[in-house]
Amino acid sequence: MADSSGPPSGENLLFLTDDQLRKGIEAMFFAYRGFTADPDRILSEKGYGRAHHRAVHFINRSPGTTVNNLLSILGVTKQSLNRVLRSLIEDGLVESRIGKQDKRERHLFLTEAGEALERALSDAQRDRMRGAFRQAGPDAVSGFRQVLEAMMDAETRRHYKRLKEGGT
Amino acid sequence: MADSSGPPSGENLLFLTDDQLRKGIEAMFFAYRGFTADPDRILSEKGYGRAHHRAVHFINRSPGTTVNNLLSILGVTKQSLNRVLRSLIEDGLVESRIGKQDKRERHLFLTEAGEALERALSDAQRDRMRGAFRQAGPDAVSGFRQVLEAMMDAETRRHYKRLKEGGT
DNA sequence: CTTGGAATGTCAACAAGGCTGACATAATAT
DNA sequence: ATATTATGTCAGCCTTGTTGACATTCCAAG
Repeated sequence: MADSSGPPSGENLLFLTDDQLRKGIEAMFFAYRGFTADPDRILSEKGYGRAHHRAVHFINRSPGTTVNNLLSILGVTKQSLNRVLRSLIEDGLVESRIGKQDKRERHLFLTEAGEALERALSDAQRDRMRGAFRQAGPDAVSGFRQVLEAMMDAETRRHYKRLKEGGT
Repeated sequence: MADSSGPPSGENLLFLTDDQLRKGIEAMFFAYRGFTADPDRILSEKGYGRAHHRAVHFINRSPGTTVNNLLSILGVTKQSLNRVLRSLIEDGLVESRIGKQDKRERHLFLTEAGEALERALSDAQRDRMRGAFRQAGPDAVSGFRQVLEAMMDAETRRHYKRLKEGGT
């Protein structure tokens, strides 16, 4: 159970004690609350929720993405996603275009209003992230990303890395 | 909007570009899913949810804590928490003892069954965290924690630090 | 001793956002 | 021709959050 079973075998493995792990767990819990707090405020003003934020974020990230693709990134059922997409389309934030090659597919795009909402949400979230990054410094940020990446499911990590290539 | 407005003023501030921030945002989203995946599986087998996990975690962390204290840590309404606590008490996982000094207060403790569930949940979650920590290494873990701490709300960070002191 | 307020519990109602299952439609693939 | 895929939709259920109202118990101040 604990890591107190064996000797540290040469390396310093104190960062793997149950206590260190518990701190990491609590840090994740508390930090995620901060991470979502600012967008949540904006969203609730407009009658949306976190699910709308996610949809808008990934449509903005990959304009023209299909519903199926979005489903596999978000990891929810099509019924859940559809409820969210329907309201976004009705409110004129998202446009759904029938595919040219495969007419079964719908390609999703943000309208100008959708882009405005996305910008408001990501500005708020980036401000928080920027403050944390600046405070912690570049080396800490690198470690932060390394740990988070290692915490993902293998399949999720594929999505993350595919998206990551877009930048840099 | 972007950090491309001014020169990096001597330091290397490339880690604060919008693109780096976006990657951090997506890493948080994807990693949090992995972070909760293992406990979620155990919980759903037993008919519980994430809210039960949180309650059990923090009662284990601070045995004898009051309902009010738990409320301020979890950041939910008493009605939400009460629903969760009631089911845990009914199922014999949590014991609620009337306070000795102040008999209005209820002090919460895990029963043996409650401790067993807590152990199952935290073992699963620690395994994931340990794997990520080991893969990333001690310096990365330090950075991970620095960034997460800086991302919390000020009030939340107080709770986090108070809890943190318990260990070390 | 009375009264105000704090801590807690509980009831009702509601909403978001997950889920499953079933079914419909259109278009592509075999 | 038939099977499969992509999508949408309806109905219903669950968890977990919310608000508002009200009861109880008890400490503490007047």
